[in-house]
Amino acid sequence: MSKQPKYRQVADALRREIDSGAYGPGAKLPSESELSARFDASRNTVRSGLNMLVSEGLITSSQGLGYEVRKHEVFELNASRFENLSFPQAGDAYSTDVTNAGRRPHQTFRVELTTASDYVASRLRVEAESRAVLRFCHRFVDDVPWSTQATHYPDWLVEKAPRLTEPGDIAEGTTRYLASLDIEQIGYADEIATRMPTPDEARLLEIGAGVPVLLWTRTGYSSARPVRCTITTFRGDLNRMTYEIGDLSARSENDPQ
Amino acid sequence: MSKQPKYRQVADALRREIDSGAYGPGAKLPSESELSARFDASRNTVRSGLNMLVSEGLITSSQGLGYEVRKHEVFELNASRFENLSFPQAGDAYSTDVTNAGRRPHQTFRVELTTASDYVASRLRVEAESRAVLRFCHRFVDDVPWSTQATHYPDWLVEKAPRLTEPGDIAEGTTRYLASLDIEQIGYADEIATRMPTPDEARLLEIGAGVPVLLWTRTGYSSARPVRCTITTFRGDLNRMTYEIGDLSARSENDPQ
DNA sequence: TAGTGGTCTAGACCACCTC
DNA sequence: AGGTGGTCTAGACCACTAC
Repeated sequence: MSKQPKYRQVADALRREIDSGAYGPGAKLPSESELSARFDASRNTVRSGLNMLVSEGLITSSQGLGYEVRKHEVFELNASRFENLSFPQAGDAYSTDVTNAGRRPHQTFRVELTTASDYVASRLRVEAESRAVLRFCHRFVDDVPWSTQATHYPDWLVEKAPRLTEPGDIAEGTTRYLASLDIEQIGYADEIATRMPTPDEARLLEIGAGVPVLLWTRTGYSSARPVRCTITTFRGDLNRMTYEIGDLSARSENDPQ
Repeated sequence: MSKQPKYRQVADALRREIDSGAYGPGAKLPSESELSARFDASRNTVRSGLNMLVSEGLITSSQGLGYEVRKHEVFELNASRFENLSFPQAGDAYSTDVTNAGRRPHQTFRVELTTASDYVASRLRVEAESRAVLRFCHRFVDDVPWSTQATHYPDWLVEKAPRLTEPGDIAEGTTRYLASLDIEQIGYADEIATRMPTPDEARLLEIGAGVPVLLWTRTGYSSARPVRCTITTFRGDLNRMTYEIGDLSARSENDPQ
């Protein structure tokens, strides 16, 4: 057991006290100067320790107010059922889910004509830099930024489905609109990754330090080829995803979830 | 556009240079004293800026060496096929996947008799604190810590399948062993979340600052009830998960993935 | 106005790596 | 030995929030 630096001792002590419940969710921590006296350390050293906990996502700080233990509450997205045509959902699948959870959804919407990045192009199986329509959605729950969703449609599809370039929302949902044109999505390839947010993402999602993002890429396939690529960026502290595989009839009887 | 603090200017400038490719993956950054001169800032201020980039997972630092741009390489786990009995895999599904990727897998293994946490108990649908067998696996790829996997089996199952308490590996795989006893897993409920690692996780996975973990919980169901709950903790910078839903025959023709 | 955290400095000493 | 980052201090001033 080697001797820990003082700022780590501060972080470890406070982390223990938070884990043990001495400071519950939402509780206010002692001020920097109080901690400075308690640990016989300079204010800067105490700040280093507090900074560790901020980076771990355990506490937040705000100027003039102090440090607080972070509250957690998560929203669960069932990716197996989401956008699935055999589970009937009127209109936007996301709003339905949120409303069902007793929360108030809200979103801003934007349509752009762009070129496909390497990442998107390889998934849509089109050439990089080729033209694409981007439908971008910024989603809130009870006015808290929740996720951003960027769906890319290849050029060839837009010719068949001109309403994709309409600036407003498509009432029945884009998936249903495309299905009505005989472009049915019968398969999804999902990819899930995580990392720390870029400064842009941190701004859009109002993410504080110490909160990672959850990245979900869904490529929708028709019987012939990929028709869209949706990249959703979730706040990692507020969201969880679920998938169902195979026969789960044993679960539906009385499910504690 | 409000004036940014100096340490942010340092971070932003360096981030731009890294994004633009001026410092590629693995490249060494200028030393703190050089940056201090370049930005006309004290060493501590430069350190604050560099610290931001470390927390974002963009660079690493090591004593006596300097700062380096982080290299990324990811291993992809196909969760739809993983452990799926209809895709025949001899023995351990994980080792097979890694070996197929041309990498060298290695793992340490441990069996414990424990009690089920609230989280596990609610998924196995047993009482909290009831007895359970934990089979714990610490996985490496080319000697780099990659993930930990903790599988919990309920008490009632262990009575039917005594080999679950054997300290060593089960050659044919536990899923196949259970299937041979007519305890077949016909459904999986997967949950995926992300957060910053606890200090314990950071130690086991040798995670540096700025790298989140990807948490994957799989509960396996027989036709009657849940039989196991597996919690996998991945290093977020090295792993990605994928799922396949529905008909993806259009993808298999010539897949760029 | 008083107390909180946010920024910044200058300097000290230590631990680690390379030569 | 010399350069690198790691830790720590004491003190200054600013910006925000509460009362």
